[in-house]
Amino acid sequence: MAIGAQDVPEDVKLKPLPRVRLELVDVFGRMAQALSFPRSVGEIYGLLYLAPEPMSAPEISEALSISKGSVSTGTRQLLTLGFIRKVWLQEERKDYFEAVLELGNMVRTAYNQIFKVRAQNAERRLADVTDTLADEKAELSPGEYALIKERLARLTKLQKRAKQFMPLLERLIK
Amino acid sequence: MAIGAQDVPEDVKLKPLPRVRLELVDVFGRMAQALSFPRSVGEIYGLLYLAPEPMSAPEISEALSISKGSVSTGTRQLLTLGFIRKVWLQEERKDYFEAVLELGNMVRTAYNQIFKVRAQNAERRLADVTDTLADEKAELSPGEYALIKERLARLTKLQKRAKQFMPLLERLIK
DNA sequence: AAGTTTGTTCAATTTAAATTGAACAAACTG
DNA sequence: CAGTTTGTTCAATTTAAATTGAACAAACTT
Repeated sequence: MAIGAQDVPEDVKLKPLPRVRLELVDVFGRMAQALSFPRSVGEIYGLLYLAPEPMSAPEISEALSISKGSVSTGTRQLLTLGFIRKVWLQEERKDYFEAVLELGNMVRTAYNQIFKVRAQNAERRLADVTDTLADEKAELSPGEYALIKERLARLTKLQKRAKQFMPLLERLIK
Repeated sequence: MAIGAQDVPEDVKLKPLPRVRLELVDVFGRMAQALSFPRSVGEIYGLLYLAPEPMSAPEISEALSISKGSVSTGTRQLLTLGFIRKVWLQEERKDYFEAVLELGNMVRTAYNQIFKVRAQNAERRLADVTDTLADEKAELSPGEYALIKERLARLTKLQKRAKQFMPLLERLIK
């Protein structure tokens, strides 16, 4: 068993992080929050971004003082987004992680996984609302029907413009 | 005092909303959440977007079953973002609100207020981290110093590219 | 004047999301 | 084999954010 806190194996190095690294952890943590990701996910990425070597899950847990569980779910999210990758270190049983430095890839993947999906959802939902209007036509006064129809048409138009726009954006961020 | 629930004045009409309107309220509520705004803010906008006439705060409160306080803070946010405007109805003491339908404006304002500010913050913070690295140079091994410097330079470069990009984006969404 | 109604603010509460920590399976070690 | 260590999952807890509701001021009515 361990000397210090809980049950950290001895081979997890305790060398404290230089201040630069702590600061970048914080920067990415806040940035993640601003983009409505869990703070810990950003912190993990920030930690790995300035790591001289790939880090294992227990090391990450130690360095950021977050639980095994959070590291597990956090690294999973980052892996599926393409922000980090697994590295197979010779002879090692543990998983090691390193940051993907080509941020262009990251942005593209994140764009596809998040923005694009949301745009599609919005499109579908708007179509549903338009259907509902059709169903409900009889129950609405002609004036109200006309007004709602016009405004939904506006939204649909906007949504179509946004859609046309997307391929352009996609090319730009490539 | 009122008959029904709490203390809703009698002149707040109770005519229930058509289903289309309820659905759009929901659509905008969810959209707001996805953009990490309070759901209620989206709902208010969704309500006003299909309103045949401007609505007062008490009416909004009634229609969406949210408190006066939430309506007050929600409308304030929407006003400052330019998503809704106040309408002065003749002889009326109450404030009335209507949705700004020109969504182009909305997007532009939101972009300026949110995205741009965040980009500036990120820029400043990254500069701070770079300063810290300079301060800490003596305490780091030459190898680690070089590595961190190179990676921060990468981030700075990316950030500059993003910045160059912004005016283009700005013109596109106008 | 006293009584309404509107709208803001803020402390208290509720709600939703992130985080922990315990239970477990898998892969190894002595 | 029994004992570690790693990593996942999920129920319980913590934390952060949104929402409520009460207190208040301002503008009106009777």
